[in-house]
Amino acid sequence: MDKAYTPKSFEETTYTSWEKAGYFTPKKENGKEPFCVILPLPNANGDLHLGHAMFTIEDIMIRYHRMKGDVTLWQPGFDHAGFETQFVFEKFLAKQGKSRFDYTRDDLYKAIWDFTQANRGTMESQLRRMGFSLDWQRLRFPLDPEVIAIVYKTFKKMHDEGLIYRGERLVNYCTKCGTSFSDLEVKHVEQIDPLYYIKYGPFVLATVRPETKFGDTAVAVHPEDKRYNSWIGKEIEFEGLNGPVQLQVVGDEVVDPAFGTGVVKVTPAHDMTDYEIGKRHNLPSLQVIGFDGKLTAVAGPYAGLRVKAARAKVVEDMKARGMIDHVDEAYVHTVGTCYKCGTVLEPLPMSQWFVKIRPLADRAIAAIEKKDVSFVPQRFEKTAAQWLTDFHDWNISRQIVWGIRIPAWHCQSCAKNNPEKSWIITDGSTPTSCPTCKGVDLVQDTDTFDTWFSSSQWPFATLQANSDKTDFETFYPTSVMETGYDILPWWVCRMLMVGLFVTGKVPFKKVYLHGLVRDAKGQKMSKSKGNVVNPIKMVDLYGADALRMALVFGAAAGNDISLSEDKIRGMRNFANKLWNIARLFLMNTELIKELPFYDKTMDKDLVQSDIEMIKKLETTVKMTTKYMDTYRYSDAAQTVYDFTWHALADEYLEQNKERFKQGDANALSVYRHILLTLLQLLHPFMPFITEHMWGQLPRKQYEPLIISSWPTV
RNA sequence: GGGCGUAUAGCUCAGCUGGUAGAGCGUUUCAUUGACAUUGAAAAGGUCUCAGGUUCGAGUCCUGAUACGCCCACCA
Repeated sequence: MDKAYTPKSFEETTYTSWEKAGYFTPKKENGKEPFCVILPLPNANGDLHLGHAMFTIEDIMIRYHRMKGDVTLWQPGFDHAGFETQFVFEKFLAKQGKSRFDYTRDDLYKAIWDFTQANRGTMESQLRRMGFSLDWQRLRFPLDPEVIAIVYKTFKKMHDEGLIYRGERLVNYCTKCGTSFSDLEVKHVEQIDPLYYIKYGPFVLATVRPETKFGDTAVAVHPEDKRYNSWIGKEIEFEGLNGPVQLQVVGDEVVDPAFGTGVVKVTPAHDMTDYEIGKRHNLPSLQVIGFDGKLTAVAGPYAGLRVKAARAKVVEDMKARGMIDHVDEAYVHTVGTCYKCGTVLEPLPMSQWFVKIRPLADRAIAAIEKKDVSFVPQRFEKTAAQWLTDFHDWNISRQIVWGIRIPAWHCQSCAKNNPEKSWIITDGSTPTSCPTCKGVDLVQDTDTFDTWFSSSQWPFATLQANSDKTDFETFYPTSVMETGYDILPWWVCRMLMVGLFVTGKVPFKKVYLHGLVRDAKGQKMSKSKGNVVNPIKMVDLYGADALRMALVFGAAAGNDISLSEDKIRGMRNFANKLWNIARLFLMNTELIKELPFYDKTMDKDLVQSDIEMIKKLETTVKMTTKYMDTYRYSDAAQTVYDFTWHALADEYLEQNKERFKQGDANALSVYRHILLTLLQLLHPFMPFITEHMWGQLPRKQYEPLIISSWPTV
């Protein structure tokens, strides 16, 4: 062995040798336990960050189970990440002075495809550098034809069972990005705006959005509010900016008599609450704001102005005419913004495809209650159930090109006569004629699915799409879903719902959630703070094993992890310690060639300190195994770390140096036995150094460490 | 307005089903040529946020308080 521990000199070659030998591919044998983890799919384009580096926990599970002899699969995949990727691509286009509008639909799709293909290698090689033992032969992508077919089948099944509906509803729409979002994608931010108290005939009412007044179709008060309830059912009349206005007064429970003046203008087309009021009272809806973010013809002379400019102009004109009672300049409230570009989202009426959530969510809640799926740490059971209780219907239409196009066709002739039946849903095949009217003028929906609609099917979709057709049967439900707690609602809950719906079974039996990786001071890492740690740079400096160990050491499930370069360096020092433990052993070049292998029968010839060491090793094996089986990887790592450095190196080796020097075969046998066992215990955590050292030591098991059997007592 | 979490050594954090406090990093002193200065030996350093309660016994369970953090939410 080299004098110095230089991870760079063997990490990549070690990985290649594993991969070439096919050790990442499960060897299916009857009677053996399956163990399967689905990789939380990273975006196909983009660099590896510490969140991805946390997949280390999955690799630990996988390597442990592989060594235990289970039929083990870690299923890789990348996400096309529809909106995210299109957003990145548009920025890339903007740099060249172009925009998506310079392309036809097909050309844009192809351009993004090429863009993604050009970048995807980065992530793949970086995951390899971390040592992740993913079965690359099974790599999947949501836009693979096999996966698309499955996604279509799911959509059709949902539709056939009445869980899909198309509805004109208010959606969260970003006028800059040009697409709608699901509720989860809305980022609420607090902001300060003026609250205008406007005169509406006999009333004064408060609003932050005077520019939407042209879309008012009623005024609402609380039914019990004595100040106003005699007006309910009557009409008010007053002079508006664009002439006389007549509005009916409705009574609705949602109106808070204590807020503002207790009177609300109702604008069903531009406010979620108003939309609901409108539905309850059959109010018409007038769209004042268009999808381009400008006022529509409904606003009369204000048409064509952007929202912000329109608000200023409307306020100015109202002031001039004495229509404003007063203004509260510092009103604090929250608005929904686009999580990507920060633009204030407009609730706009739009026809979209929705998934009815209640039946799906209720089933998922039942699965949690029945313990068909359980969580580590357990408290997330409650969180998940809470989320599943709160979900609204899921808008799965996106007005973007980069994604799976929705398999729905609109019959143009039915649209005129029979709007109810004008949509044709298929399993992906193009319909030739309308089943209702036999018409042939069919136009496919231009929208694509929300990315999460396909990712929610990932566990069964990957396994079913794989070329080994027994994968689904062998591995589903998968063993563990390991991911960050931040995507519990986005991904974990949705996989549960959709997995249960399609397969009748939970997609995974266990959910292990890790925390966010933070900096040395426990602060969130961000580019602006300049405290972002680049994992690949750390791998270059200290080796992948050190980074992996640093991420696991002292990290409890579900809690945030604080990572510093000091900590990584500390773990590199541990690797170096391990390295030197082997070097000390190997100094006895001649003797160890003929050295007998330790077994229990040797105990009678051993001295007390040898016996004690063997006992300590056995305890370590037991403890580590117990911790591995109970998902306590930090405890497992600390147990082996402590034994290696303090019990073995500091005590046993220091005290027995003389015996080794004198060629005490018993002592050396014990030494080797302990060392080899340690390499096995440490392998899931530090795969590279352990495999490399294993290869340098004379041993009984000749197969590589990665497929050696986990030690038992 | 709801939900969840955290308060343990200078710093960052472990401590599972209750039994006389642990790790990594940092600090101090000393040592060191069969491995390793990416080292070893020793040491300093904690009334486990506070107040009650359960218990023979609580950092660990219960109640309350205080502080901080995160997530969610259609009060215009």
